Amino acid sequence: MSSVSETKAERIPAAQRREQILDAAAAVFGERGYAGATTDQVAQAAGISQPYVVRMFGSKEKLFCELLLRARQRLEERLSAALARPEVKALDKQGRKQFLGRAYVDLVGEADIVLPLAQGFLLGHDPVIGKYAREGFLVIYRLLRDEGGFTPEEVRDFLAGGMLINTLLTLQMTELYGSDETARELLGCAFGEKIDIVLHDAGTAS
Amino acid sequence: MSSVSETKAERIPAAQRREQILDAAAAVFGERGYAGATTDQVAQAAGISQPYVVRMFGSKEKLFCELLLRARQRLEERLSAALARPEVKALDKQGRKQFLGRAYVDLVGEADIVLPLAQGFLLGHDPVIGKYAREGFLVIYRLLRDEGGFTPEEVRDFLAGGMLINTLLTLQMTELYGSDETARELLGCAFGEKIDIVLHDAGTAS
DNA sequence: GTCTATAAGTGGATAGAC
DNA sequence: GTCTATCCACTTATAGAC
Repeated sequence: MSSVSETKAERIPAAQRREQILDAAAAVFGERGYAGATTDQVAQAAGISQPYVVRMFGSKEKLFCELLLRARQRLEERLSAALARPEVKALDKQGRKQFLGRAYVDLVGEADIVLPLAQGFLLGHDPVIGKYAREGFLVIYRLLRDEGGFTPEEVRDFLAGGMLINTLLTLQMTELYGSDETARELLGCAFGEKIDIVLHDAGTAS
Repeated sequence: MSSVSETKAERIPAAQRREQILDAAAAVFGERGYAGATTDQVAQAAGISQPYVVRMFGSKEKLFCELLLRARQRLEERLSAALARPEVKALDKQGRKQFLGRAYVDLVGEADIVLPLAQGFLLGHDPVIGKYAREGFLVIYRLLRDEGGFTPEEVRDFLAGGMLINTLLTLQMTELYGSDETARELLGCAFGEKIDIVLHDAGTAS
């Protein structure tokens, strides 16, 4: 394990550092949103200096776009891979839908893909990021419809469930799981048996 | 009608001014989010000076909380009133659900209630606003469950649909209705016959 | 590849006049 | 009830050293 107290970051290849920053950025932007997060917070989370973050990506906006792109790609891969699996292909529609739903919840637990996406969806007003986010959303819609063989209404319902999950996460409703009965009921029926995944903030290991 | 070019706002009662500011804030925060919006933008939208906005509400944060509270109350009233109507009570569950869905879309068209709420749901990390937003969400959940007589799963599905609508709005997906076939399909099946409501930004009349 | 120093700009909030 | 002036903190981005 790396020491926590080092004041200068070790010298590592740019490509690797890039990934580290993207991971850190996913966590920070995912929690605080684009406007609410600072490049300095990202830098601290990544263990480097703020100017280096900016230098690596050119600007805060470009960093966020990279993040959105990466998150979208991972989501695409995941859904695509799930739909391509033989056991899944063998299921009926209803079964495939449920399987996809669980795959989405899995994604939530593994890395900070979902949160940055959710934050991006709020930025429709931004000329650059908004365009990006809309396109990404539509890519996922088409993937589900075409590769999944679902009707528009079915895709809509699936997306709707995803948006509820996103909302509960960004709201940090999980904080109330232990103390509020209503929250527990809602979370339970939104996340199903996979509820445990979201119940503890998993510290991101490097 | 009031002249647009006046450089000083006319002297009006504080209570009335308050409402104006809240209306303006709903539009600005709804579009740009809490962190992304400035008190100066709110002030300009309301036709007054930036310090006056701050003075009236104490701080940006308090203004936003007021906004959230007001939005929540209006949503509550609306849903509650809809559920209390005799024609609605006479409907079966499925019918009530559909009616509520349309009532929600109506709300989108009438005033800026939905957008600020949606933006608030992204602020779970904020100690003050997050608490507020979570509570509001749960209030609506309970209202639907108890006054509507729905099961948790039914309420979940209703809320999910609402979150999809929120997302499409904050994404400004409606911008693509005219130019992108996929977007048209998605919007069509998310908003149903009420799609017209969201297709033109209605300028807020005073 | 990474940092320190810092410029330049923005935004929330306060003070006090009218 | 409303404004002008202004302070101060914060944030992004640049320059240049190591």
